[in-house]
Amino acid sequence: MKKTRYVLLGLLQEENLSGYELKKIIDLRMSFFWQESYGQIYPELGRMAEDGLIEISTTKSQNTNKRERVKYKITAKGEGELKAWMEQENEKDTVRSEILLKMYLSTSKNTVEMRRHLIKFKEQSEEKLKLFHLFEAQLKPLIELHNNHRQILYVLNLGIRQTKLYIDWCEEVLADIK
Amino acid sequence: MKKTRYVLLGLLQEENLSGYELKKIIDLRMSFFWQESYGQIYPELGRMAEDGLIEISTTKSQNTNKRERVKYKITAKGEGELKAWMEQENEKDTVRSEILLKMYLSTSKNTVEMRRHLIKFKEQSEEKLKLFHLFEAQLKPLIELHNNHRQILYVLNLGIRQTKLYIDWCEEVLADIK
DNA sequence: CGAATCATGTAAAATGTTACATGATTTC
DNA sequence: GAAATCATGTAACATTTTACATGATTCG
Repeated sequence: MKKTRYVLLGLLQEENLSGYELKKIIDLRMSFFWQESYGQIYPELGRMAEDGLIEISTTKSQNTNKRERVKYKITAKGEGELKAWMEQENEKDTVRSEILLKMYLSTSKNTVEMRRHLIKFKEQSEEKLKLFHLFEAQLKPLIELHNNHRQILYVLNLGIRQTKLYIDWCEEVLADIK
Repeated sequence: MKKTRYVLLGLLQEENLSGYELKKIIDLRMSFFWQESYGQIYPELGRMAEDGLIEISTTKSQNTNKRERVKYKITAKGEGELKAWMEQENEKDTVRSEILLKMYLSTSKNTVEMRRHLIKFKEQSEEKLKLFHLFEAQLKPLIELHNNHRQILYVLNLGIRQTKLYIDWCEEVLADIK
């Protein structure tokens, strides 16, 4: 079952957001465990509005010269839908990792390419780790102010540990296949 | 880009296999980083045979009373295609983890459901860990005999450590949100 | 014999990505 | 004023899952 609407509802719980802002948040903060594309987000927002789960929040900006962006606001019905999903059983995870696939299918003949892939993967993981630490530093001071920051920090904490594991693993494998 | 054919070619490198056997291996041993369904595998095998990447290996079984299964065998052309893919850059990983999505989007109002999800996820991870250890024990003694077992063990090692990380994380979060 | 599992395959539906179009606003 | 980015959206394409059909073989 498609989950796009729950992702959007979940993010709209805390804050009124536009389609573009929703996409940004998903890309920047959730991409290590979830992805959505514009082709999913915009049409789904339309359907959700039709179904009465969200409505357009008229941005009453003081400076009327600013362009009026379409921000969406969750409705009581939307909150109910989100709650119902939270209670449902989870489906199996979907993962597709090309580096692990290549490693699994490689033989001693592919050592040179695999070393290159591992080095790149390690570098990407190091970049990601930096971003996670930054994000963590932003959220930690606010943990008592928002009633979802604790949960986000749990997930972020897993992301950090997982990314560190990947870095360590890359180093070990690189040392081993030298 | 679709990777189905490389998965199949990679597995056929080591051994002649039928579509059914390929699916089994992917499900049992690779599912923590890759998935394929029958709807992908069978038509793809047909196209690969057309393209000359694989061919049907006539099973010369001694006992002719046994049903003749269609096993595929990789060709030189198939090996070339596989090698070319091994050298290519990797695309970004795709991950969709519903437990992490729910955790990220949950608030203090969802504590009861999240505890339930965490307990279940932890149990599933423990089961998976057992299977990984079993598979590892099967492969380790054969590491020198097959020139791909070393690589499979690297991936399996990551799977084991990652699964342990998930279990630890579940315990910590469960203790924290008590 | 009946149930389970082996085994192959396809069609339809669902899901997801990509590329493009369009135009506003900001920044240098 | 040019380039970058903000912002919204869609159509076409690509991928993936699901459900079903069909029949063989194995095991108790």
